[in-house]
Amino acid sequence: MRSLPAKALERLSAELGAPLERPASSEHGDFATNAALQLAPQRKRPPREIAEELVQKAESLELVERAEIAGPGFVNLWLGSAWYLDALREILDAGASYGGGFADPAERVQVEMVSANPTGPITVASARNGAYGDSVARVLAHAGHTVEREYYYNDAGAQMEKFRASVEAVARGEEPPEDGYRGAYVAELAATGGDPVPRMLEQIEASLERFRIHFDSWALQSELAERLPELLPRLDTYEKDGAVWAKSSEYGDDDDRVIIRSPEQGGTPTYRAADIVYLVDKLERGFDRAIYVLGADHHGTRQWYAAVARMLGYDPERVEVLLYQLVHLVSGGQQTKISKRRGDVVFLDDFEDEIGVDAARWYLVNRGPDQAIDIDVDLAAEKTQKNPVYYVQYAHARIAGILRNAPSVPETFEVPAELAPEEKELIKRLVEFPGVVEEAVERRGPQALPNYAIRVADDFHRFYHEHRVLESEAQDFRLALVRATQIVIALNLELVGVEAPERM
RNA sequence: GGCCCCGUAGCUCAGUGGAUAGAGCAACGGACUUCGAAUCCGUGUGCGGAGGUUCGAUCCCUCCCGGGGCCA
Repeated sequence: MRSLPAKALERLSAELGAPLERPASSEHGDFATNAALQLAPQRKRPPREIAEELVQKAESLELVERAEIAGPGFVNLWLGSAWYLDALREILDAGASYGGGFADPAERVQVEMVSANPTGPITVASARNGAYGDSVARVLAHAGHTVEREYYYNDAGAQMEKFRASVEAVARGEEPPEDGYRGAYVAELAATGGDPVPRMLEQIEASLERFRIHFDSWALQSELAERLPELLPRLDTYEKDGAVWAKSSEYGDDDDRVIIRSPEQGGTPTYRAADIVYLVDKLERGFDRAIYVLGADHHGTRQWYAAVARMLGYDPERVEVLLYQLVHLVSGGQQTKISKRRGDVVFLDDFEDEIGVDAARWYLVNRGPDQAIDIDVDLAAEKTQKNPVYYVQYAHARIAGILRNAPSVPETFEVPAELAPEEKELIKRLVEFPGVVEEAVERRGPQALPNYAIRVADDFHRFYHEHRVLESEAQDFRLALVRATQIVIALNLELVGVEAPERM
């Protein structure tokens, strides 16, 4: 059962002594509980008997209008106006902090994301990483955690050498190496001369800022790798064939891993060596929790990081690896393999030019991380008109319009004795928000937020269509309701990284 | 061969133990002298298959079929 921890509901639930959920159909009450069904086996009593007791308890409560048993032992509740008033006041009082601040204990959390090597502009594939990771970060922050975002990259490895060589070759008027990088951006970098890497990084940062992802810090693999020698004694290692191996299989990984290559291979540390140093660095910097956001092709590294944490005596719970499935590009019904080296990728900037930042971010977090995404390049622009993000934004803009025309949102207001169905539905919807946020935090999956936002907009539009706000008898109450709706929509959009416009 | 993810409406997807499984898109038909029609209302014989656990399974477990991915 989905928890619904809005305080107005929590109080009611506590008074009743049973968890409440919102039934699928309003015929089953404003809220319902299946507690009797769940308690029946352990109490060895018929569920309807327990349900009968709950009904009597419920009917003795002030906020409950009536209660009844249904089906095998559900208890359905109908609430009076006073409860709706409480709920509305709670949202207005909380304002921008509504549905948040529940983290206990509040932690210092690092979310490391994107982390693409600067061999080219940010692609749509990395954009999913960013959209997902940043939304998780936003949700964690709303919950009350202190969150920092970090970008990790390698400026020294073989790929980087190939990238530099490609730019240099083009600068000399030659073809890039066989397996080098090509594409318009390589030519542009070649034209200006100098080390292309810092300029590539600047461009990446600009793309991501435009995508509304701000990085607090940037970590360099080459700098971290230098600190390996001081850490080596703490590791459980052995030598084989001249290479140094981490005995990671003893700590939960599938295999042991080479961390320093054999002399014949150059005797250099592998990227896994840098992984180790980086992990220690994160935890020693004071983060209670280090979250890695990685594409599903890295699923093997989940066990690796946990093994490293154990080997070094850290609680592996402090290290989380969030995986998301990859983005496929479809063009003319054909799936294309993307390759940055071939230069046939879709860059984030181009994607944004086509469909806009709002639609792009919405689209990329809308689907759960476990779902592979197909992006039809040809239809990307057309998707703009069809994207529900505009439906939700329109509701927000419409509310802003009403509030512009209103004298002011009243400090105090009375609730009508009899609420209209649309008013009740809307308030009940708004009360769900804290539960949606909490679930997003627990699952490390913000995909429910866009879907919930559509429901809110839906309920609002229906309410709007049926009832006047201004110059109605219940104007004060309805202004409060509309303002509360705006708070929830704005918060919801912000957690996804989408703007809440005053006008459209 | 081992591991990870996914099979839900024509299409893209929500739904991680509850009652009659939902939305967007697409299609058709209605609603603007009124706070924004980028809106609202109506129209839908779908959970890949077989077992199991449970009062109750799209959801949990096992096996099979199909798609994607990683490692070897």
